[in-house]
Amino acid sequence: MNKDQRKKRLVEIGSRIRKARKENGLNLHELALLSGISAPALSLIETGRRDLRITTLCQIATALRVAVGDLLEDRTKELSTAGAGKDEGYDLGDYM
Amino acid sequence: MNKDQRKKRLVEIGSRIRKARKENGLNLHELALLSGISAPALSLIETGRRDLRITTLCQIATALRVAVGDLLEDRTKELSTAGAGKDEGYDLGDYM
DNA sequence: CGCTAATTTATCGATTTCGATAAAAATTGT
DNA sequence: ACAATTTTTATCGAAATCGATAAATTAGCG
Repeated sequence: MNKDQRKKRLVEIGSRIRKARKENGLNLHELALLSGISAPALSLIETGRRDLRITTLCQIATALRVAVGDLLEDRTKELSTAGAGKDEGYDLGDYM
Repeated sequence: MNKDQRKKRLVEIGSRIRKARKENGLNLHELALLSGISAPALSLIETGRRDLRITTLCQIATALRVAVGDLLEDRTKELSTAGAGKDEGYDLGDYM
């Protein structure tokens, strides 16, 4: 989980939020009222330039009437992907 | 999405993290090394007293090899619950 | 009970989120 | 082209996250 991957995640989450908002026919101002998150903050979030807190994400999800998980990751496929190689054990090597 | 509900969510998320950590036989120090989140911060998170950022949650999920969504909500049941009453329209009444 | 590991709590400082507000830029419709 | 709406950007201040560190508390075990 490096910096680039995190940024990418934020961008993805942001576009999912924007998509859901559009589908509900809301503008930023309206979503701001419904969620309690200001429009400028929402703008930063939707464009993936803010690392929002999870309760903020929950507020947005609630306002948009979607599950939080739906904003976090693509759920068109499977249920619980988990990571690859669940059975390989941890390597704390360099730290011990 | 009021304050109490948010707090409750943080507690739930925290216990899911702790559960996953225990299942992997890791202590806070080890998870700290793997995730890059300090042990004191992890302690606050697991006890639901810190409103962590989503990238932090992602780091933890990656380190624990679980999907982020698995830490956010109960996924033993269905795929994408969304909210109840997806068809009722929004009431911006008092704001307009 | 003692000993050790694990967790919690407390400070501190740097960085970041977030609301509020206003202004600028982009989008949309007429 | 013009006006209105929507989105973006910037600035400010308050509050919160987070790492680092150290101390205190708790757990577990012989």
